[in-house]
Amino acid sequence: MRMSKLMLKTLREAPSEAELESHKLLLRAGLVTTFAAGLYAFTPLGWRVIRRIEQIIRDEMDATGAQEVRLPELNPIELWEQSGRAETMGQTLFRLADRKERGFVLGPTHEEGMSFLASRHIQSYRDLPVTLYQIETKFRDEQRPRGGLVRLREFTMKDAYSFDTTWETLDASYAAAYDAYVRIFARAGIPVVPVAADSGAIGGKESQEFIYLTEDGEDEILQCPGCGYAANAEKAEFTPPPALHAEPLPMEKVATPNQRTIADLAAFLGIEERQTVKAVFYKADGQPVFVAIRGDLDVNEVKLKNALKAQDIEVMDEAMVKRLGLVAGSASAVGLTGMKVVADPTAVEAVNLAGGANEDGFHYLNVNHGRDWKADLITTVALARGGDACARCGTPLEVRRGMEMGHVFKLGTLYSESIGVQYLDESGERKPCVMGCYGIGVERMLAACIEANHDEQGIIWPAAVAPYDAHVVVLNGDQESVVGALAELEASATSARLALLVDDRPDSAGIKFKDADLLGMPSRLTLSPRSLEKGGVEFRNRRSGETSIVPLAGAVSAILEAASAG
RNA sequence: CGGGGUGUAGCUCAGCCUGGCAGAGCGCUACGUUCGGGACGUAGAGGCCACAGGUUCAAAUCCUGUCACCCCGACCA
Repeated sequence: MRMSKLMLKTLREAPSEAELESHKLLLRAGLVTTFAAGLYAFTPLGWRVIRRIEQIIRDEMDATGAQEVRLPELNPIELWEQSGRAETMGQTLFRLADRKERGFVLGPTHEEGMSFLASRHIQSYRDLPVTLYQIETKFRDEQRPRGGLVRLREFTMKDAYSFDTTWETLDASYAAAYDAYVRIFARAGIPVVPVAADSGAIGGKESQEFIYLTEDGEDEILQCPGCGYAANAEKAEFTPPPALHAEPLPMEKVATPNQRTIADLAAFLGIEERQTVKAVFYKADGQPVFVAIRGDLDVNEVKLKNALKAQDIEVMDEAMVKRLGLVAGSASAVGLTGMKVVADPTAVEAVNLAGGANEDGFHYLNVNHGRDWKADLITTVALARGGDACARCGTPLEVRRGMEMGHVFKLGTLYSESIGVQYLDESGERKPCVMGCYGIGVERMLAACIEANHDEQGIIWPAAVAPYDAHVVVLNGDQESVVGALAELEASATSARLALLVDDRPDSAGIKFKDADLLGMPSRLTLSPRSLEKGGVEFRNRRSGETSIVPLAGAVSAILEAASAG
């Protein structure tokens, strides 16, 4: 490709809308054009990178035996009503109607669609297992798109779905997808760590996310430096600090003027925070829920939501608190009626805790579960934080942030039951398929790839995703010796199936070198009368900066060598 | 949806406080000189100062409202 013909405009300065390094470089290198928040166009150069990333994904999925298909992006809303997600996905779903007022959704993901497709083709256990995938646009009305390509409203997802007869064979399908993911991210030059995850709104059991660790990520990860355990904060298990042991004492009411927070209360009473019990009020699917947890801990809302089997959970609004007569700052489950009480085991096991007296300015001392109050549900809802002890080995957990690149999980029969993906087993019995689900965000991979591969000058593409294999800077391109050498170089590249980006513009050398650094092809070849005098082209490795003169005939092998080195 | 910030040329920004001709650098066009790390000269083109309303003799500037974009949070594969 000749740069004189390429529709590309690089920018010396990044537009002020960009904050993330990848976003700045995407705009400066002219790979994308902003349409609106979370909506981007790809330019010819940017689109080549997307296609290369997709091809890596396709290669590795195909290698596992997965089969590529194509679903409509416009889904009849009935499918979503069948699964219940027309309701539970809420406003994230883009909805529309046709001229006859039939309802549709723009697919935000395709469990329903893929299940429907499978249901039309799977009849017998002999048809299983099978894994289907597609690389297709998803639409989500996100509350806040962000970070350039990190969170989009319209984006490309590779979504794969496995259909098995049993949970045991699902393990193999899941493992195959997992292994493919490890290879995909490695090939694309994105370092990832697999972490245990919550399976979220889609439902399901075992689940892992592939996270690119970066301070700019939106996910919080807890990692154990001792045993390697890593989990999303919403899923992370830990061992809370032990409670103090004591013999139960009689409950006693004390005045605690203006002591509303746990920290205030503990300081006022001269005790540790773990000797108090904290009350938090939630609204779960509209119903009030009272959560009791030891004062030194916080509530993990995802764990709470799962424990309650709720679709939606939020902190109780003030109006509801007032209506129910709850005394914020002095609340406890002692004498509480009229709502469900959920207790973390820490609040149940500890004795002689200080807790609210349900009267402004008063607390009880020596509150004990079983004697003074009783939980309707005792379940772990404590949030893991940095420094908490790893549940497996006791080492303090470390907090990291990261970007979710991919997600694999064991779905089970949720969708095969609601959409009706069934097979006849050996004994002629009709059963739902056991499903797995595996997603990768393509644009987000591009963003992470740039985050992980750049310097102050610009992008440094891993060879496997670079839009062109090499960038040829032509200087004094009107001189005959250069014209001839360029033709030779292009011919040898073509026969070796290498794609060259040739800067044949009449600009100054400085501009061309700056653009070559910004655009980040792994190899740069400078072709000029001077280089020819020295015996060929000047070869420069973008990543290492190493420079050498190679003869024209050796240019292709130099490019290949640099590519194989990564 | 809550909190914070920003909207002036294609990009980065000044001007706004204290109302009075619409500005700079980069980029773009033409010509000339340069020609291995964002060169130089000359001449140009390019603006509904986000939008709407108000105050005023006069509004980019003051007031009110709306919208868009960015960041944090909530939420979300």
